[in-house]
Amino acid sequence: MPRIGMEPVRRKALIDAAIDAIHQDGMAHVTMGTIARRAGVSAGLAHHYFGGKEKLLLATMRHLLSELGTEIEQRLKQAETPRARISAIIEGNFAPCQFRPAVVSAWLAFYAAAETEPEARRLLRVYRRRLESNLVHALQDLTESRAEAGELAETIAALIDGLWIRHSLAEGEAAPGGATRLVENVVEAALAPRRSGRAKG
Amino acid sequence: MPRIGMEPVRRKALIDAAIDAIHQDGMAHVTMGTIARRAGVSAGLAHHYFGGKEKLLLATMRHLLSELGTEIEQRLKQAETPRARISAIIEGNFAPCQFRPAVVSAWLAFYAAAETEPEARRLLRVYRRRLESNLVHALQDLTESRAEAGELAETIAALIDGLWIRHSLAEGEAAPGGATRLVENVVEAALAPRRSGRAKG
DNA sequence: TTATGTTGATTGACTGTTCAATCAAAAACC
DNA sequence: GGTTTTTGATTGAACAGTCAATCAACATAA
Repeated sequence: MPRIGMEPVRRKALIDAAIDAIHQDGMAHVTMGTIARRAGVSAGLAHHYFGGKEKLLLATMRHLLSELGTEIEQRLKQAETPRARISAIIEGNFAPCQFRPAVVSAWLAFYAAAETEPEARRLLRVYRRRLESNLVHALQDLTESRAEAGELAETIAALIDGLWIRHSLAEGEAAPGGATRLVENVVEAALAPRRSGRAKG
Repeated sequence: MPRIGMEPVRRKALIDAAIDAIHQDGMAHVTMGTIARRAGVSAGLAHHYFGGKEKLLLATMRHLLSELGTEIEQRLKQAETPRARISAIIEGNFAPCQFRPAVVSAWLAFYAAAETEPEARRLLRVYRRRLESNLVHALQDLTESRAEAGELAETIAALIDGLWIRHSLAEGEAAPGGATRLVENVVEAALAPRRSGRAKG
């Protein structure tokens, strides 16, 4: 069984398993054993590759952050106007692969964990700062003052976070499209006074 | 020392201790022992009054929900117009006693726990449904369609949740007033097309 | 042989929970 | 008023279970 070059394969399998395990058992009850079994390996191997439970969980978090970052960057590359950049960021945050129940659960768990785990807190802050920086930059050409851009950016960021949370509690399947539209509406309304008043899609 | 009539005193002390313990150690690491010690009693007593760890945590959650409900209802009673009712709900959600760091931590932890604990999930849904019902009802006189009222209510609710989360990660002390203003701005902008355009405070 | 991949057993610490015993106030009785 | 009984409050120790982490050992490929 032991073929060589297994390390990246196992790492990915363990991270994916961690996401699912957090979703199913909750961060408080998740164990190395269940994660490892779900990945089809022994608990010892998980320690071998990640060096401990906390490290594995942080690696999982980094994986999620990196995936989300990629999702946003891809859309940003294709956006040509500041307004399109805003939409790219919004849409990227609600990308279907990020909106999966297990992923949403994991995000929520990491937000909660960040309250007490310094490294998790740091990671989340870095991500948040970059998101806001992107938003403010794009908004600078669309608003009149830097303060206004900052406030709108904060509003958009909070709205995105809030819609994520609500999605996690939703009974039925709420489509990502619905969330996107709500945020776009807020952006349009906030920008309306300064524009010729184009109708929304 | 054993005076009688201690039960309500101990219950409250244990619930308060639970909130602080969750804030300091995180839901994943909190134990009956630390909660009890913080409340100045033995772990056995916590079991005696609450019947177990999960029950104590659920009681803590109910306490938080009830406190928030009171905060909102008080403000709703003094509101005379639909528009004022909206503001009452927003302000109630950001009431200072709810915006304390330990309370925000606990809320976040319960949101995460609700992902796997059915009773916590149920409680959160009840609370959320009532919040939205309040919002939709007040918005009915301010919007043109029931659908629009529903969407705006969802937006406001999500924004409130999101600002809470961001507050929990905030480095500096973000004032509740700032959060209130951001939500009010969104409400005003959404309602603007239908109004004579009164300036915001 | 050497390096990598992998497991299973083991351990030491910690946790939720139970329970018998203790102690003090209150109530009932004389 | 004093004595006895009852009841609520409270603890400390003990139990049973779980988990993260370690480690020695084994298998395979180069």
